[in-house]
Amino acid sequence: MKDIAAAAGVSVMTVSRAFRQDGSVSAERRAAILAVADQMGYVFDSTASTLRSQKTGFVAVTIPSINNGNFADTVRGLTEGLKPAGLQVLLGYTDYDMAAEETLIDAFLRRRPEAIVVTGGAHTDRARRMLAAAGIPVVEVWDLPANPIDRVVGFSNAEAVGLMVRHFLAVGYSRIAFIGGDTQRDTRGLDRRRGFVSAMGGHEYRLIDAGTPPITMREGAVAMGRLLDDWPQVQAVICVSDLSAFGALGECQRRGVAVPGQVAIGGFGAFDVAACAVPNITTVDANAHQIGVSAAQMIAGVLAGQDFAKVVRLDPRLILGGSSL
Amino acid sequence: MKDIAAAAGVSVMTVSRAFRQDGSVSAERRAAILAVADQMGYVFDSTASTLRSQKTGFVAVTIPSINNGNFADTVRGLTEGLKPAGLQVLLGYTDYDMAAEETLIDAFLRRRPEAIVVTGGAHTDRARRMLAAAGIPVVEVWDLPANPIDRVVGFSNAEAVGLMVRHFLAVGYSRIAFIGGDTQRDTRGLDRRRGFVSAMGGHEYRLIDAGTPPITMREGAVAMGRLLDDWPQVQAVICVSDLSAFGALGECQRRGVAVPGQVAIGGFGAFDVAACAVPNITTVDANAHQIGVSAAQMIAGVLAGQDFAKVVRLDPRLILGGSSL
DNA sequence: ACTTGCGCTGTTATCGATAACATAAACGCG
DNA sequence: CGCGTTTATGTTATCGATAACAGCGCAAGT
Repeated sequence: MKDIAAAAGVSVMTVSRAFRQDGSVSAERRAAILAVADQMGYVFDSTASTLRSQKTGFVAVTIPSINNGNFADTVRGLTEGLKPAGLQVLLGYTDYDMAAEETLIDAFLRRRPEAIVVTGGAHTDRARRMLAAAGIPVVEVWDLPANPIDRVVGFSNAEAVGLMVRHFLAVGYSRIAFIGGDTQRDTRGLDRRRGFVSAMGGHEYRLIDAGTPPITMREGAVAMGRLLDDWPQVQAVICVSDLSAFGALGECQRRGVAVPGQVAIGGFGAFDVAACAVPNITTVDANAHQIGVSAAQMIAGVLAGQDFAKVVRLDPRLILGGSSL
Repeated sequence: MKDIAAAAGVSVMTVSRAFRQDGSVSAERRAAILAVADQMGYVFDSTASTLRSQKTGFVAVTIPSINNGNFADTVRGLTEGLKPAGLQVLLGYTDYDMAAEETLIDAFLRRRPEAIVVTGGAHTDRARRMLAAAGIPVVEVWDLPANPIDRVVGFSNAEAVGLMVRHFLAVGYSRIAFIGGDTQRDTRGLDRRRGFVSAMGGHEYRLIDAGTPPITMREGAVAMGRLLDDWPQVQAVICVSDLSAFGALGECQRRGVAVPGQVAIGGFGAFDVAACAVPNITTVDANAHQIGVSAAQMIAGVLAGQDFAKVVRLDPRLILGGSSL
C-alpha cells in the first residue's frame, strides 16, 4: 500500500480506504488508486488487515468427509447463507476421526474465525474446551447433542431411523436387520443403530457390523452377504446410509434375492444413488441443505447481535422407494 | 503472550519460543510456560505470527465440487502428502464456475498461501494473471493445459476417453454415443467429448447433451432416455462420468434394455458406484489419489528448493466391467 | 587463568494494514 | 458574512507475534 500511495500521490490511509466500500474516498480518486494498484499487481494482504481490525470474515466448517452428498449439501447451504453477510466458508474434513477433528479445530481457531460449525455432538474433551472458550458462535449440526457446546441445528438420528422401523413393522416386516453404526467413530451412525434397536421393541432383529466409517458401498455389499448367509429369514434391512444400502441392494441382485419381494431395503440420507437405483431405495431425508441454510442464518443473526433460539430442530422425512413396501 | 509471559515470569520472546518446536528453551521452562498458557485458555494467534514471519503454512486447493469422489481422493492425497512438510490444506470449491473460481482464488491469495492447487487448465484471464503473479508454486491438476500457468499434475482427458473408444470399436461396437461434456463450464468434460469424437474416426456416433455440470445420475438417466428414443440402433454409450453412466444404466434397466446385451455402457472416473453397480460399469481410472500425492510432493519439493519437473503426467487406465464386452 | 563457544534468555524493531483522532476544504443556512 | 456541519484526507499508534541481534552464564579447551 505504501508503494501504491506513493505512486498515486496520496497517503496510505487513503489507499486503504479505497479498497473498502466504506468509501469516504472520492470516486475519481478511488478509481485512480485501484488502477495504480492493479497495474502494479498488488494483492491485498488480509493477514495485516485481520490483525489490526480483528475481523477475519470467515466461518470455519468441519465435516467428516468431503465425499458425501449430505455434507456437501450442508456446506452449500452454509456458503449460500453466509455470503450475504460477507462471510466466507473455510472447509476442513476430519475423516470421522475425533483426534483429527481436534487438530483441525485447533488450527482453525488459531486463525480466528468469526464462528465455527462442527458436525456432530461428540468431540474430544480438549476440543470441547477449546470451542467453549473460543468466544465465538459454535454450531453443532447433524445431531441433537444432550449437552450442546453452544448452538445446534440438527435432528435426532435415532428418531429418524425409528420412523423407518415403525413403517416397516406396520407394513408387515418383523424380522429386520441393521447394517453399520457399529463403531464409536461415527456417533451419528451409532445413534441410528440405537434408534433401530429401541424402535424394534420386542421384535427379532440382527445387528451387522460394517467396519470403519465412512461405510462404503462395498462394505454394505459385504455386510449384506454375511447377513444373508447367517439369517436367511430376514425380511428387511436398514442400512446406516444410502451408500451401504446401495451396496446391499447390489449384493441381493447378484445373488438373485428379490428386492423387495424377498428382502426389503432401507437407507439413510436421500442420496442421489438412492433415487437413481433400480429399484429406488426407501430412505430418510435429513434436510441436509436446510441444515446449512439454518446454521448460516443463525450465525449471521447472532453476529449481527440478534436474538436466536439456541437449538433449531429439523425433523427428517421418510421417503418410500421401490426397495420396500 | 504478554499475559503468559508475566504469569510465567519470562519475556514474551521466550513464550513465543516455547510454542515452537524450534526450542532453544529449556525443557522445564517450556513445560511451565505451556502449562500456564493452557490454564489461561490461551489460543495462539496465527494471524500475527503470519504477518511477522511471512509464513502461513497452508496450501490453497480449489476443486469444482465437494461432492465428488474423484476430487475427494485428490484432496486426500494432497492432505496426506503435505502433512509431513508441515503444510495444511485449505479447501474451496468453485461449483464448476470460472467466475466463482476467480473470486475464490482472489480470496485465497489475499491470505498468502505457500502454494496453490487449482483443478483444470481453464481459468478467467484475471485468475490466470493473479496466479502467475502470485510468486508461489501454482499446480494445475486433472488436465494437461496447452499453456500451463506454472506446474501441472494431470493427464489428457481426451486420450483417456480414446482408450475406451478404441476398446469398444475393437470388440465390435461401432455405433457409439457420448453423453455429457456439452458445456464450456466443465472443460475436462468437453475434452472427453472431443477425445470421443476424434477417436471415433469415420464411425457413426451421436452426442447427447446432459446439462450443466456437475452432471448428476438423474441427468444421465434422462439423457439415456432421449438417446434410446432417438437412436435405438445405438450399440454402446460412453458417459462423461460414472455418475451419469450409472443413471444411464438405471434407465436401461427400467426400460428393459439389456446391458450389455443390447447396449454397452462406459463411464469415467472409477467411482465406487461403478464398481458396485450390477453389472459393474466399465470405466477409466484417472488415478485421482495419486494426482494429489504427486502434487503434494511437487509442492513440498519446490518449496524446499529442490528441482522438479514442471509437468507430471499420470496416464489413466481402462477398467473393464460387466456393462460392456 | 583466559579465551572460545554454546545454550539460553532478553530487547528492539518490524510485518502491513486500520482504528481513532486530527485537520483542511467545501457546503449549507439564516 | 459567519459559523456549524459535512466531506475528504492525513497522522499516529496499534493489532500480536517473531526476526535479528545482544548479553549472560557456564563448560571446555589451551
